[in-house]
Amino acid sequence: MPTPGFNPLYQQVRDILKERLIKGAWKPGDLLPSEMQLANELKVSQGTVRKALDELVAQNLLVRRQGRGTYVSQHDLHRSLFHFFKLEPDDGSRRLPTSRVLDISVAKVNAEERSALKLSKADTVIRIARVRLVDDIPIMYERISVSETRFPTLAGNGEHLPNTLYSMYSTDYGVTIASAQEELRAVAADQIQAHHLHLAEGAPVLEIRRIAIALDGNPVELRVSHCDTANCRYVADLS
Amino acid sequence: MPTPGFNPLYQQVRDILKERLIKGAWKPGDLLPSEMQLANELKVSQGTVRKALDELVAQNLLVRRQGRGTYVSQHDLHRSLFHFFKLEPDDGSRRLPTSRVLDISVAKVNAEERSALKLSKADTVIRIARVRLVDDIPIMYERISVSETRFPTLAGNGEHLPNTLYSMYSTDYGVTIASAQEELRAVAADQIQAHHLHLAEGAPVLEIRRIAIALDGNPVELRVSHCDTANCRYVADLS
DNA sequence: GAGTGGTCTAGACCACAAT
DNA sequence: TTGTGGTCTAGACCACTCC
Repeated sequence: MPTPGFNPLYQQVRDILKERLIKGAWKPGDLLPSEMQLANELKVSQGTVRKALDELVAQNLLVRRQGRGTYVSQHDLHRSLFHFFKLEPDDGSRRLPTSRVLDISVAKVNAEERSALKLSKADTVIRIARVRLVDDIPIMYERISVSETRFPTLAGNGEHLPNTLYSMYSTDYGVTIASAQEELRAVAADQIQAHHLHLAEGAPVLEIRRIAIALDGNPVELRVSHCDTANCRYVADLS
Repeated sequence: MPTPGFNPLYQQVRDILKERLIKGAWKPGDLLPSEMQLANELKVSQGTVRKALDELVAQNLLVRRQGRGTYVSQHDLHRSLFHFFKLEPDDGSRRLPTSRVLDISVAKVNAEERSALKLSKADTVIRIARVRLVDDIPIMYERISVSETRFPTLAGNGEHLPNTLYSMYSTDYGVTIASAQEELRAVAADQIQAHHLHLAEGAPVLEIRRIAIALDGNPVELRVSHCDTANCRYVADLS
């Protein structure tokens, strides 16, 4: 007995719940109402709510814990490490590198930032440059750009930025990074990259150009990394 | 009213069906029995079969067509192009490159092949070297190794190999490639790579080291590619 | 019209966590 | 003991394909 609507009920339920997540009705770590409560509220059966939740769990937006309830995902360290950080030392250890911030500045968008972050000509961005190190050895030089409008006070943090920026986006600005697209190339290190990576100018480095997408589907961060892959590699699983 | 077993019923059903796929009881393109038929045969409800099929569909092993039935996936060109070929021209066009075979040989395994393909010291491998081109411009130099035992007559095909090897593995040898793991690095082109890619020796090239995994979980192909990323890029979606 | 997958429901029971 | 998610079932109806 579907009420109104054209799409399958469980998809409508999925979209309603996702909307609430985007609006911040529930925050990371929060406990959702039980399946029966949601079913009663939305006038559908528990099985339909379950199927909607299934999809959100598959998208890593929710986590189920048997006997306890369904929670909003916390994307903290584990996710930063295993989901968004694909560079892995050759010895196979999966450590998150430390980072040293080199510079934070505010500027008008350039063409690349404009198109990547879908900004307008007049917008300003915050740019962060940092080096990331494993065992005190520099392995990547990163340049990060975000909209100043979306992250207003970020530049004011001085150089006291957390190692995992995505956690901060979530806790301080309510912006959850849900996915990302990366483009990789092999390029010759320029003078700056070479300097920070302790390499010769022109040495081959792995360039990673990442656009991070928020829950609502909007791009919120452009990150261009140059990596020394002498002792580490980028891993991708195709399945 | 579960019959025997400890795992959830639908997982047992999923494993049984997967076993049959691995054994080749159904070949790519075949129509599976209907959900009701499978349910009756396995003494479970239709909903349980459905949940098992759901997982196999999610793994891209099966395809459902409403009103027609459930089919074994055909991994042909579409999959080769969109699933296993992550190199994309800068203009965004998604064309599968052509290939020119340079050499096929048979040899004792080397250390890398042994560990990647889980072979023993005495095994032999077939090695293929080829160049792949887009618009007649060479973009990657590939070296491919497979066990001669698993692909006995492959070397005899002379240089008449299809562009998409995975289709051939499936149709000629019953080996379905289900997933792959890739490791990427930026390296300096050696003399051979530079020659085939029309680059200067030492130019930065993207090295992709891929191990392809068959349906049964065994590694069956090692492929090391060196790519000129001047006009194309490796794309990865993190989600 | 017959057969297939797709959706939705309702109810039973199990496994687990908290109290 | 209570409440949660996890599994399993049975039956109804819909949407699509084919004959």
